[in-house]
Amino acid sequence: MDKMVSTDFGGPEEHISQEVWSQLRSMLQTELGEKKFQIWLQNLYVVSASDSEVELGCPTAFNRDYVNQNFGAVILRVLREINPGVRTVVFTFAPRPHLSIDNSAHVLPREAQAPVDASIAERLGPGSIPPNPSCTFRDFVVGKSNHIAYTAAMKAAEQVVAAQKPQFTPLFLYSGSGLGKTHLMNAVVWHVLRNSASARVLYITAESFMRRFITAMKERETLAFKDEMRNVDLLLVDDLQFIADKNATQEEFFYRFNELADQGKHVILSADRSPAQIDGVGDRIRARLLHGVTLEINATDIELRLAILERKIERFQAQYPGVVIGDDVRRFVAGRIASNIRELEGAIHKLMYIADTTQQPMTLDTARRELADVINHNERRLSVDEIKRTTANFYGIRIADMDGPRRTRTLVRPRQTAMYIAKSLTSRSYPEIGKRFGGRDHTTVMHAVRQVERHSAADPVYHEEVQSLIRLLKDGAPSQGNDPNGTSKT
DNA sequence: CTGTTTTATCCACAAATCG
DNA sequence: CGATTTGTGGATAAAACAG
Repeated sequence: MDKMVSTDFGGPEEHISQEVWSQLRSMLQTELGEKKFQIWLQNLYVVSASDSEVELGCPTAFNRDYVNQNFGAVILRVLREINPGVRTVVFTFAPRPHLSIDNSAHVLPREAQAPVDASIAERLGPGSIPPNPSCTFRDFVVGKSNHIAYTAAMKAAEQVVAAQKPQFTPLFLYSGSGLGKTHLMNAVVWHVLRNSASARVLYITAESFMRRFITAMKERETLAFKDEMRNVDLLLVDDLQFIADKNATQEEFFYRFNELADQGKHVILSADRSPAQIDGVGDRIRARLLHGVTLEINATDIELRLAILERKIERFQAQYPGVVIGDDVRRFVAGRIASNIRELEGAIHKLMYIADTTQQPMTLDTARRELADVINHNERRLSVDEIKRTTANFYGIRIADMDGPRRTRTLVRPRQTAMYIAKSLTSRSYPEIGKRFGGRDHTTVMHAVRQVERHSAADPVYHEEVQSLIRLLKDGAPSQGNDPNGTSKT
């Protein structure tokens, strides 16, 4: 277990650092995924390593900062798994000799961001998500799709700071994934923590709420758990849709929620759907949610995306001048990556990084090549309803017959096919699918799945039918959001 | 059309998995 | 631990089929 590092000689230390590094690399690779690893961590190397401190070299200044900010914590954690003695990990910018990056003007060390100073951390409730320092109101790019939500969040934050009661509780924000609700939640947390000396904040995901609740129950510590909830001035819960269908957790959550709301505390919730659309939520609870304000963050339009890119690039250039991302490239990125801001940022980061390492202006060709995988990977979230509709259409039957009781071949075949597709393309369970097909039994769905498997194994024609149906669904009649063309052209 | 076979469906219940 | 999901075997009645 312990590789003792005698610092008497350079020899053994050198050896050990290499060993540690290769171990670290493979662990990081699995932890972060191949892609991220290749982009950001591929070219790191060990500068020095002692028992308590590891120094990693990065090929560019930007690379150093990015890795420090985004992966620092993970890397430290992994290092500790290897050698628990490690206290700190340092990233340095040590250009390879042959790569002359000569903007020697100033490679500013840009204040290695303070890891949340103590007084602030104290007022974060236990189990809170540490707020991401780069998600503040100032960093939020406001456009017409999100300015209402932005204003509301801002207002709520200010009210908490001023210790005013909310006009409406809860504030419910919803939008598809990656459109900025988490950013807004973060911004509220920051704003409150920084501008108020006393306000206590609890910021958690619905998932972790549930997890904690369950373990508390298991260990009979529900009292402590409840106390944690009681003493906050502002409660933020992210991804509320996770506790749909989880009855016990739901009850507990809304009990806490009501308690806070009755005391005039602020509660901000987020989900990927509106309360009305989240199924598996009790009516009583839904009514309570709708009692507050419900705001949607709409899909981004291209101007907003351009503005976001603009800002990212500007900030980047302030620090690493010489990186050029042309207008054509910006429009390309903004046009192609429409669904998700996180992806948009990831893409531009990648391009900037490449531009920085090569010290060449980014060309449209390079951009297209480098982003190919991101662009093709247009995951579409399918609903059972959509599957039913499309399948019914495909076979020329009525959608009502999907739910109806009739069992004629011409109806049963499409119905079973739809069930099968629903099972394989969504994460719904058998009972859930059955419910959505006119309240059928879950074993009926299982039977349907087996039938389809059997049939498509025996009959290539049918097999092809199913496959093309799946393709049709995946590419999708765009009911919401994806215009892969983005800019012009028809 | 009638008698038979096939099978889509539901039910009761058990085992496995999840949060 | 309790809830939910995945399975099993069996019963029934609606379709499909054979004559």
